Parts: sequence; C-alpha cells; structure tokens
Amino acid sequence: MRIAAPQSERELIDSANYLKGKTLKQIAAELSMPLPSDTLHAKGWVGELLEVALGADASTAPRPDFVKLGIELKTIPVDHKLKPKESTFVCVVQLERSALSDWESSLVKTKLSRVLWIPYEASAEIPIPARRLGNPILWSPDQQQLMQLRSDWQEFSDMIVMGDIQHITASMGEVLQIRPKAANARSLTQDTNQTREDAATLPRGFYLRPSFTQQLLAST
DNA sequence: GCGTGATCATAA
DNA sequence: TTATGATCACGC
Repeated sequence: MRIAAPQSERELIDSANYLKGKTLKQIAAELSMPLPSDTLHAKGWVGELLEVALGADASTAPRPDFVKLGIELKTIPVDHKLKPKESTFVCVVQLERSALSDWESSLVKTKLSRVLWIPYEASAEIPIPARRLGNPILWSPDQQQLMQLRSDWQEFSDMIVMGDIQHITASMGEVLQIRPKAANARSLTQDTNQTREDAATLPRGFYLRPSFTQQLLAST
C-alpha cells in the first residue's frame, strides 16, 4: 500500500498488484478510511479509495490521475465473469468549437491514451466491504479501438457543431456514447453551437460501453 | 456550475 | 436482464 505518487509504471503496477485480491474493507482499514454504508450516497467511493491507495496526485483540476506518468486510473465494477456492470465515464463533453475540431487533441483521446483499469467484484449479493479487487490492467487503445473511438467521437462532434446536441441519444455510438453528466436534469451549460446566443443545454459526458471495456479487460 | 469520482433506477 | 436517462458527493 502506497501513498506517495509512483515514479514509474513499474512502481504503479507493483502497487496495483499488491492490492489484487484484497477486499475494500482491508484497503480502507489500511488507509484509515471509513466504509460507506451504501453506494447510493457514495457512488465514487471505490475510485477515490484506489486513488489514495495508489498515490494518485491529489487535484481538483482536469488531470491524469498520475500526472508524472500520464496515466488515468479507472475502477470498474464487474460480475463473476469479469463482465462490466456499468458503462465507464470518460470525460465531460466540451461544447467549444476548438474542442470539437480535432480528434488528436480531444479530451477523449487524451484521457484514454493510457489507463490503469482496476476491476472489482460488484455483484449485488456481495456486501461492499467484502468486495475484492481483480487483476490490474495497464491499457492503451490498439489501432482498431482507436479507430472505433475516433469514428464515434467524430460523429458526435459533427452533430454538436451543427447545433444538434439535443438529438444525441445514448443509443448512438458503437463504443462511445453520450449521456447526461449533471447534478440533475435541470442543470444547464452554455451551448454556443446553437443559433440562439443565450442557448443552454444539459451537461453531458462521454462514456465507454460495457461491451468495449469487457473486450479490453479480456484481451489484455 | 464545472470537473473529479461514478452508480442508481426504471423503462424497454 | 440491460441500457438509457437521471442522479449522488465533493472541492472549489
């Protein structure tokens, strides 16, 4: 268990491997962090626990979790077959034109360039404290995955630039999807792509479909 | 409100 | 059972 930021991929992998098989209760105890009574009011708790356990650089700014290594940390809930139980949030959908013009400099590509995936047991019958961590996977998208991501991202970006964000639904996209990412359905953010100058829309985020994360967990 | 961490809850 | 649309918590 480490607190200091890892100085190399090797260090990070070693730390993640040390956590493999441990329960959330064990890890929380070693860090003196309280266990949540439920996940309804602690939705991001596992992610935050692992950030501390692995020495992710504390920051509230947009960040790779491990700044020096350029690595993003993602915990992912899986069932007994290693099948993801949820989609994976990637990043906010930026509505500025500059953010919609170039895949190579996009937030999606940057965020997913290198990710440490840490699967953990999340079947409903397993109490939260007893859930164990799985095998950590340090991943970068391969050529096919990159093409899929780029294709979806381009399609979405084109629609948003055209002022059609209201017509984007979660069923669109092969591996990526766009869904709400907000406090509630009344939240609003400026959308300069629409015709009206004061136009606003629901804040949204990019998510990876479970079918995509399932494949990457299985292949690596 | 924004961006971080995500999962919930119900319709299909 | 699954996936979409909605929501929870936290630091600023």
